[in-house]
Amino acid sequence: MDTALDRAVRVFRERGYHATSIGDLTAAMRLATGSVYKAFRDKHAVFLAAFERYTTLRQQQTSNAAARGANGRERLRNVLLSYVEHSRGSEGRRGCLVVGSAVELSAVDPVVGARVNAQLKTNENFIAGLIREGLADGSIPRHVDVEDTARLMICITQGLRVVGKARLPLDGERLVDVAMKLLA
Amino acid sequence: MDTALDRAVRVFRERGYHATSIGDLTAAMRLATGSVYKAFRDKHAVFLAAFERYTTLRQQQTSNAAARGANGRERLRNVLLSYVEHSRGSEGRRGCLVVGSAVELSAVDPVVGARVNAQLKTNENFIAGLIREGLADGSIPRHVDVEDTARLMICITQGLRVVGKARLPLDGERLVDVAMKLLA
DNA sequence: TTTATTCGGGAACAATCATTCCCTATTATC
DNA sequence: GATAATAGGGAATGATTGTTCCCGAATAAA
Repeated sequence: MDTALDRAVRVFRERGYHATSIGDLTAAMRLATGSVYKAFRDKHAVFLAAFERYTTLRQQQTSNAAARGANGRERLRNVLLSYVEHSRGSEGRRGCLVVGSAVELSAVDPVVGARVNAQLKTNENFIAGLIREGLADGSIPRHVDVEDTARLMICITQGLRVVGKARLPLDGERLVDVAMKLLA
Repeated sequence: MDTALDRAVRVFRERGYHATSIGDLTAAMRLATGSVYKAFRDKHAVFLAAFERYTTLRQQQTSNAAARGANGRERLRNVLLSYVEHSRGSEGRRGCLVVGSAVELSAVDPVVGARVNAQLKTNENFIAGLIREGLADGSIPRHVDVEDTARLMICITQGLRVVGKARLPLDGERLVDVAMKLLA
């Protein structure tokens, strides 16, 4: 069942919510129509489950990226690098469910809107935490503002997904080197 | 006719392409179904026309913002500020057609994908031009890399629209002050 | 072995979609 | 002033959508 949900995630990422018919879903999930409606109330419920699965998986991936860093600054750098890598190439073209949901559904679907909002805040808090770690261990200068820098970095990460979906080439090392100036 | 197209722009910005029925379009444009199909070949053609109208209008707005600046650095700062203002509040919730198209259509619609890609490059070139002006007039330090900085700033602007659509509050002065560190 | 019960599959359904067709005014042409 | 041409409006159409219903196989209970 979780593997079916993973396939649903993939379809929703590629095509978005409205362009994904339940025919597309059943084909991708390798389930019949009836079976999908036995497991989920409706298409909206499938999407919500896919959204949750996607965000928990992504959370793990960025946490792992952060873990490979000796201090706050390095952990933050690794997170940014991880974001660029996920926004590049075929994975980037596949898209981000959070960005997709924000753009396509946030304004018209209050339930999805609330989840997107919560997820962005979670991500922002995670980055803010890394900045605070850097302030504490001395790898980030004292005068850096935590909230403002974290919010701008969220903008960068979300923007990376948009630009990656549009197939502009992204060079991780170079972009991150520029972005790290925000911690000067 | 142009005023009808403006209304179409608004609907597409708010709901995206797939969630906008031609019933929504006719209601917004105040035209009957037949009239829409006399003016445009199909729904896709309406969207393309709306997209072009939106981008030319936005181009003008950011050009005007840039014009109110004494040197390259100030012009760039005004452009960023303008982007934040357009990503805030009700205008921000309305969304950006370029970001929306990139996320919803870029991967599945080659025609729209090409236009989105071209528009992003145009925006990037505009920003790169401002950076070069700043390098020439001395308001931006010599060691700033034009291409990398411009690409990251495009990520910031696109990310602002995503975050604004998700209704996170954006403080223009503070965010731009942080972003201007990229020109250090 | 026989009988319930659950589970997956797919045909049938109603609603909605984009699109076409035709009718009616209004304007332009002769 | 009569007629052709155009522009706009809305009903009809066929395809596609999300959803429900029912059937058959497999498993569990008796």
